[in-house]
Parts: sequence; structure tokens; C-alpha cells
Amino acid sequence: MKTSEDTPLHQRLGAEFLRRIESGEWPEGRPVPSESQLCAEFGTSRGPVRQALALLRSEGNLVGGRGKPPVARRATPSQPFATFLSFTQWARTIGREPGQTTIEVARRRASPEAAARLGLAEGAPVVELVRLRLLDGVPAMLERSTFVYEVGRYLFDFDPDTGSIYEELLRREVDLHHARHTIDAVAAQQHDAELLQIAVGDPLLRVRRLTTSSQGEPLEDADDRYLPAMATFTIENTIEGRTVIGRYRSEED
Amino acid sequence: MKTSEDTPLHQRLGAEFLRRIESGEWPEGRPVPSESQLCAEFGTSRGPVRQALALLRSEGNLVGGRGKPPVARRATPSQPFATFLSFTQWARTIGREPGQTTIEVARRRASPEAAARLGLAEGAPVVELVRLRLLDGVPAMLERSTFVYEVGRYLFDFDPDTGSIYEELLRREVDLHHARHTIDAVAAQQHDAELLQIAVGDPLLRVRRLTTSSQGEPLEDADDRYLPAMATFTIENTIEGRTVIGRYRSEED
DNA sequence: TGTCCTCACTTGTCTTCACAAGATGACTAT
DNA sequence: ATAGTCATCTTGTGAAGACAAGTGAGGACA
Repeated sequence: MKTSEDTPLHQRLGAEFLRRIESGEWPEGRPVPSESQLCAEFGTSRGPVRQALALLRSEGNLVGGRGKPPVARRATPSQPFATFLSFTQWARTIGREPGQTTIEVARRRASPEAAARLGLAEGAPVVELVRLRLLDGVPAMLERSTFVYEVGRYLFDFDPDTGSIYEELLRREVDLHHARHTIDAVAAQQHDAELLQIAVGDPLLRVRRLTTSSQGEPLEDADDRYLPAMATFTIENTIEGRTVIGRYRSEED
Repeated sequence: MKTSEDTPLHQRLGAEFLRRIESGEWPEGRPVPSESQLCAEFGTSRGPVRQALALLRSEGNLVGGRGKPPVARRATPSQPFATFLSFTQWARTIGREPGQTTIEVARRRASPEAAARLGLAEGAPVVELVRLRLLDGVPAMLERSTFVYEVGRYLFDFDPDTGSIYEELLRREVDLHHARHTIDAVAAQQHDAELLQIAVGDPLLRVRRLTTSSQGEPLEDADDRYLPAMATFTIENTIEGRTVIGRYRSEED
């Protein structure tokens, strides 16, 4: 029943508990206070306290329990949707300066493959965008996107050289909700090689992405090709089913 | 308060609700029964019902709510830890026959790089394993693993050609709990190319894996190199933070 | 000294109650 | 006919209480 600021009690508790773990106030590897102690400290019932603890448990910040208080853990959080989807936001979170050179943006009729992936009729209008993405001014990735026309039309009112398309689409209230990334490796083609300044046949990390709305309607189909030296993807996995994903700058070695 | 079979009520409810969604008894896109109706049907209080619904919500099987009952969705589940970690189990889940040819298994002194990743002193004993992994008898991946000696010693009592090391280690009660997969692309070296029957320089999908115990102690450091035509990794991501991961056979195209 | 038992404490589970806030449809007033 | 109001449904949130089961420490006992 703490002084309400209109956000639910269990959320405030969860944020406070997380702060204590990350600040070391609740040291890593040591048991946290018991639920009854927390109830007493915050003057609440067990319900909100347990909800808050369950949230931290699902994020890997608390482990163990049953008969004894759980133990605090510092856990690397999963990268949020925006960081994972937007090159610009990703670059900033890893402390690099994003950049881009637009190679082409055009209204076209959908190719059979793109139409199939986007759930469109063959020949339906789409907007295709090709950009070379830079990290600190150095080529890092070649991005080929095909947008459903209803979304892609916004690109003509917007200079794709100036910043994040993802942020622009959010401003236009496009319902970007879900993305499926398929990761594999390909050899650089002629076009890739020229733009990324590598040799034909060099390995590239390819990420094909299908972005959909909250209703499951496809909005964007993309093919991003990274220089392996510039980016890696990580998947963390535990036996209890917790998953942490991330995109990082490759380690120098 | 349903006839107890010693598993908690909310788990039984969650399993039953999931069954109804996947069977179509609760059709996709349609609102599910209200909590009070479910309470009446199962003769329980709201607590367990809400716990069960929250579980399904966290797995993407229920969306919406607040003021009206949530809507059912069929969601692809995240691949479990075992499927993601074990080539053998993965192959079986996608309906292929796993196979392997052991190239070498040896007790060595850790290289500086491996020692650093495994948190060992340089020169500490480790067990190195190199296997060519097959799908339906065709080369698919080259696996190079370095095990901490305490774990790797079991490999000498076990023929790595006969099956899953992961399952064998579980039988020995090795505490495999957490894995961090780092995905990038590399060019095939001489050794890779010979074993995988490709040309030197061809692109390979590389997955470096660090497997740790529940206490965070490193157990295995691996470098798996997949033929791009044989496997892809997928990451699904939503704006609410739900994540689904998977490893799949590449599509033919 | 070493073993076993008891007891206090903890978390997990479930019940019952209450109220706030969003959603919806029927009804009313214009 | 249309717009606004209200009753009634829903879920979200929180309190309080109860009991089962796991944990661990201390004491009794051999």
C-alpha cells in the first residue's frame, strides 16, 4: 500500500528489487530477504511481493527457492524489440555511430518470392529499399527490404539517408509487432562485394527478416547481409526455458 | 480442487487450456471463456485459473484482455534446451536421421584461447573432440568441442560414434544448465573443406557455444560449422518481449 | 562424537473477498 | 436517427488467511 504513483504496486516492487540486485544491495549469490520481511518492509500483502519476485525469476535475476529464499543473480537482459530490429538503435546501444547510404528506393511490382513471403498477389505493388549500413563510417551491412505498399509509401515522404526507418514508421503508427529472423551464411555476390568492399565469394552473415503486425499481417520482408567482422548474433538458453537474445559487435581477434 | 494427481492445480489447468487451444476447441482468434466461467467449470478459485492463463500468455497463446477475455492464438513454441543443444535430438525432432564420424578425441593441455573461455589456467587438462555430424548420412556440420576435464573424461568410457554425447552427459548427471551461442559466418579452411566436401573459402555458418553449469562454471567450449544449405537458426521477437528460438533445416530453394 | 528428531521458518499453493478500470450493449434523451 | 448515459459484464490489482512441503538449526539421545 505504498504511496501510489498510479503504476501497479507489484511493478514498483519489481523495479525496486531489480535495482537492489543490480546495485549490489542484495549481493549476487546470496539469499534475498524472505517474503514476510519484504511484506513488512513495504507494508503489503504477499500477493504483490510474489508477483514481483516471479517477474525477476522469469528474467533470471532470482534462482532457487522452495523452503528457503531465492538467491540473487545478475543477469544480462534480452535486447528489446527495438534494439534488435533497428540498426540505428542497435548501433547506439553498443556505442557506435550508425550511418547509411541509400542505394535505391523504388515502387515495384512484387516478385513471386517476395509476394509469397508477404502474402500478396504476384505483381502487387511494393516498395523496395536497398541501403548500405555503416558503423562509425565503415561499411557493415547491406540491407535489402521489401515493404508492403501501405507501409512503404511512407518512405517517399522521408529521406532514408537521415536516420532510422523503424523510428519513422513508429511515428506513423505502423503496427510493428513481431519479427522472425532467419540466420544463415551466404557467399558474397558481385553486387554485395562491390558495396561492402570485399571479394566475390567472401562469407557473409545473412539475416532474413519477416516483420508482421500484431494481427500477423506481413509488413516487411528483408535480407540483411553483415560483414562477419562487424556483427554477431547470440542466443542464450537455459534448461528452464529462459531465453536471452542479442546482436553484438564482433570481438576483435 | 479437481481430483488431485499431486501436480499443482494451475499446471493441470494450464495444460488443459493449451490442449483446448491447440485442438481448436477454443478457436484461434476467438475470445476464450471468462475467468468466472472457468472457475465454475473446474470448481476452483480465480488464483489457479489466472496463473494458468498467465502461463499461456507468456508463451504467446493468449493475447489481449483487460475488460474482455483474452483471445486464443496458436503459437510456435520455443525449442527446448535439449533440442537446441543436442544435434542428435534436433535431427530427430525435424524427422532426420542423425549420424556422426568421430575424427579425434584426445586429452590435451588447454590452448590459451580455450583456457580463457573455460576459465582455466593455461595448460590445464581438457578433452578435445572433433566430429563430423551427418543428417540422413550427408555431411552437415563439423563440431569441435573442448570439454573441461572433469566432464570430458566421461568421453573415454563412451563411444562418440554411437550417439548423443549430450544424453550421455545427462546420464552421468553432469549439470548442463546454460548455453550461450554466438553465431557468425566464416570461410571454410582446408580442414573444414575436406571433411565437409566443399571448396576452401566457401561460406560456413559458425556457432560458437559456451555451456555452463547452474553455478555458471564453464563446462564446454565448442565451435560448430554448418553447411548453410543444411541448417538455419531463427529468432522470433515481439514488442512485448516474448522470444522464440529455433534451429531448422534450411529450406530448399 | 555422531545420529536422529523436533521445531521454527520459508516458499508453494489455494481460497475468499473486495474494489478499480476497461468494454459492451441496452436504454434514454435529443 | 444519433449521441450520451448507465448497468453489467470483464480483467487487473490487492488483502488476508490457511495449509502443505522443503530447509536448516538446535537439542536429545545413543
